[in-house]
Amino acid sequence: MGDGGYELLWGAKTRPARGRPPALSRERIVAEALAIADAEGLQQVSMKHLAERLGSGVMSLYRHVPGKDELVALMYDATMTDPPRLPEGEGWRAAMTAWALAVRDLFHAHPWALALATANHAMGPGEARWLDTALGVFEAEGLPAEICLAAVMAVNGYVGGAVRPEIQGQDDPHWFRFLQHESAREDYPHVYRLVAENSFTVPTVDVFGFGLERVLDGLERYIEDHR
Amino acid sequence: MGDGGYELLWGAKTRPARGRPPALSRERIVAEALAIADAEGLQQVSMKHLAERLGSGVMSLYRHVPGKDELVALMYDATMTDPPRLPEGEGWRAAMTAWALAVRDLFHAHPWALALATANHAMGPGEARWLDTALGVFEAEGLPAEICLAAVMAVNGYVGGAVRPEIQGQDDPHWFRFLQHESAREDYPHVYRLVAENSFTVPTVDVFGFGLERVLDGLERYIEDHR
DNA sequence: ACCTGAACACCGTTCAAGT
DNA sequence: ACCTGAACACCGTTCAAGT
Repeated sequence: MGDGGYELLWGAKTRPARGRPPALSRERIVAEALAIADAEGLQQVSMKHLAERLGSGVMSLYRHVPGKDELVALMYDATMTDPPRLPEGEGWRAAMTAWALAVRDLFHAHPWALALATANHAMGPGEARWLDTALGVFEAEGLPAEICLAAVMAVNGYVGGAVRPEIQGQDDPHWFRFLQHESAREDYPHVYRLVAENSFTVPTVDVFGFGLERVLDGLERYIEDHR
Repeated sequence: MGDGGYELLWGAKTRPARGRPPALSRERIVAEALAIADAEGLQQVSMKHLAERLGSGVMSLYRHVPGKDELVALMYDATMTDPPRLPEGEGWRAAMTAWALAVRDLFHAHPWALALATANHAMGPGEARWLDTALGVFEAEGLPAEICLAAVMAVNGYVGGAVRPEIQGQDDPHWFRFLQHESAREDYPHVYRLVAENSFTVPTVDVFGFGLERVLDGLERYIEDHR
């Protein structure tokens, strides 16, 4: 996909409903692929497996989608079809908190999408709407556009990075297993202390929330200073 | 890899140098794979291609590495063999700024590693040392261990997320191409304004730095309040 | 015992044969 | 013209044949 799937993401969606609707459609293919990824992981989304689920031949898929890469791009954008609902009239901070949590929910619902978020891709209509929503929050504060973008990037960047350990922590007991090594105590003294205090295995702090509050605090200070 | 490559990452590294050193070694395999990934992308790292580069048979690789997944885990950790050098005696903020920029440099040098950072994996010795370095910065401020972890996660999370558009922006002119659409102005008014002001195509703000300063501001406020 | 080629079970996709 | 099976060029890995 030379254009990063751009044409496909933004092209005409549906043809006029004339005659019998075809058994296969791009919407149905993407929806089924998304269901497979959610349930079995992205790696299980093969053209063959997908075709079986849809009760069609493998090659029939290529009638509606140019290739695997473009399908994945469509899947990714499809996770963001519903724009987040933000509280209105409660200020930018409440709105951005809701936005950040919505992004987090998104990655929890579709863990496979997190790796894609870091991959090269054209922006689809879904992602564009999510971005636009967040930009609007800061623009309402009267900030210049480029500062709005930087602010959104700060929040979005934080969320994307902070969600990772949450997702993988669930089924990965090996994360800190290296501390059982003899040399661990001297090689990684600070990590060792962290675990020794048992504060990692039984976290008493909402790590995600703590970081988010710091990011928002930092933005708040900037906004107040530049009002 | 049932243990996420843990045993391999932390197992004995080298056997005693007796007799002629074998032509192939895990270190050499990982180093060559890393070179391929840096130059041609992670997708070009196939066992066959890698074997050709090393002048060996494909199956010979499996003498030193259990499989592809474990190889990738070793490659990822190999990007972090050199722990970052942080300024000492200039306070936590200077140190964490250096740490954050070092992480950013890492992903710029190995763009393929960014997607892996979001994937499930066991922590290797390299990543552990980087984490330990950052934890030490906050521990020196006398913060409880769990707060230190949350603070590092905030910075690391931000960097990981904010680096993404930097990396992909270079060779992706399609990112905002959707704005050429007729309906874009009303569908995405805030994004439209952003581009209309030309502030995106010719950014006058260091987006990465701006966000980082906000995150550090937020942490600074917390640290001062809890001193 | 050590090493490694041939064979296997996949993968996405091309292409031409079918209707 | 539309659809799709067989064939192709890959992929990682098993297994047994080689030394």
